[in-house]
Amino acid sequence: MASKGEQTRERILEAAQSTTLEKGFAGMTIDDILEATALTKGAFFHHFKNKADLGRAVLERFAQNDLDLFNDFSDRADRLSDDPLERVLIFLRLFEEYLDDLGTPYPGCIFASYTHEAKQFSEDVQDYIEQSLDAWRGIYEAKFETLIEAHPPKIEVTARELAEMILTINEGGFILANAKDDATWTQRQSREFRRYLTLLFS
Amino acid sequence: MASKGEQTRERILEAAQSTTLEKGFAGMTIDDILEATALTKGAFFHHFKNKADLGRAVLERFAQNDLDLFNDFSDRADRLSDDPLERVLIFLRLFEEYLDDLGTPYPGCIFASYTHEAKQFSEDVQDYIEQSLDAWRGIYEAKFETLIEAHPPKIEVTARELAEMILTINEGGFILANAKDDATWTQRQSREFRRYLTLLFS
DNA sequence: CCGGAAACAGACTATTTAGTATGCTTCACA
DNA sequence: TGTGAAGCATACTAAATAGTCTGTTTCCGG
Repeated sequence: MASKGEQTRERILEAAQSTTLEKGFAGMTIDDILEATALTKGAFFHHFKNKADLGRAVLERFAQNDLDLFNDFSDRADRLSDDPLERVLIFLRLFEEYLDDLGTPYPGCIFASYTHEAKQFSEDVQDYIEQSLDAWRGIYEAKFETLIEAHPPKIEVTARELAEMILTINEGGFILANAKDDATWTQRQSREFRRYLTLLFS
Repeated sequence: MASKGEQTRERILEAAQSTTLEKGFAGMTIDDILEATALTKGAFFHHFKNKADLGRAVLERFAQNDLDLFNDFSDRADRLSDDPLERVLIFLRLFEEYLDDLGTPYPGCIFASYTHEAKQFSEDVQDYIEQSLDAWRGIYEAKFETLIEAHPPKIEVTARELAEMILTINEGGFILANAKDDATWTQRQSREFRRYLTLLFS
């Protein structure tokens, strides 16, 4: 079981993440977090050196959680089918299913949020985001590589291009879902991408 | 010719927009703008009631400029071809061409930026963003409607779905372009979307 | 059960930042 | 050419906000 301190730290991180997604990092004050967690200054600065330290921790936590999630989807998809095309399609559907179950408040992507105020962060934070996005892309790319080998696509297309495309669609989807207050937006776009794949590979 | 005051106001708006895209709205201070424009408090508050007023003005200016740009691309595309498919493809290429010529600092979308700190803004600002996005989508959607009527797609797809898809790809493209510091990202994704259309309608 | 460290509370400080008050300068035009 | 308004400068105020300091409570191993 996590110690008391680790639990509070986690509560702070959770509050910080959701507040960041609503107000941006610069727009989030430490008092916002204290209010959300019913803690005090002393508690906060016991766990984090300063606000930048918190920002970094939120980022790393988000990256790790998301990577775990995607690896899980990937494993499950690979267990559910042997066909490379089906594996990709199931992987995408698992992600859509996950989004369906989330409900409000609709989530967002910390990478995108931080990128929209990139000048607030140090170089290494931006590098970390780049690397995380590369890792994300890598998972997709590997799937598309085996897919392209197994099923020749109708027109010439690389695994990397497809990986970047679904990444783009997901990031864009989160924005539009929030902007239009329409929780189904991202899923719909993911489905549209599946159509494209079906057209390409069948 | 624009009066002196109008020129200053425009300079402030321009500085505010680019600063917002780099640091977010909350992360941008009025002093940032004064430094960028070599103006003073007195000048700023002569033109804008407060910071929220500035935010609103930046938004409206961005929306108007972008709408003008898109309508221009649309008109030019319609003059360059009679075929509905070609018109859409040319329209997309004109946008890609425009992005190519922009150079650094790579631009972004104020709609997306504001959405990432939506809680900072009043209800009507969010409504305005929604409406602007709808207007954007409308331009695309109209093109896809005539396209679908003229060329039956390989699989069933609505004009609205395609319009939402390119919107998503563009928004996502801007984020990834900035996150990965790769100015070609958005164009590459737009090209990928053109492939999809070609596959669908030819 | 005790001693020290981890965990937390709350008052306080320094700085940043939006916004104001007042006055000076430039410009259109009667 | 004078006059009022638009345009702008600068010193100032009040509030917000990150971070500190000191002290108290809780926990946990010896």
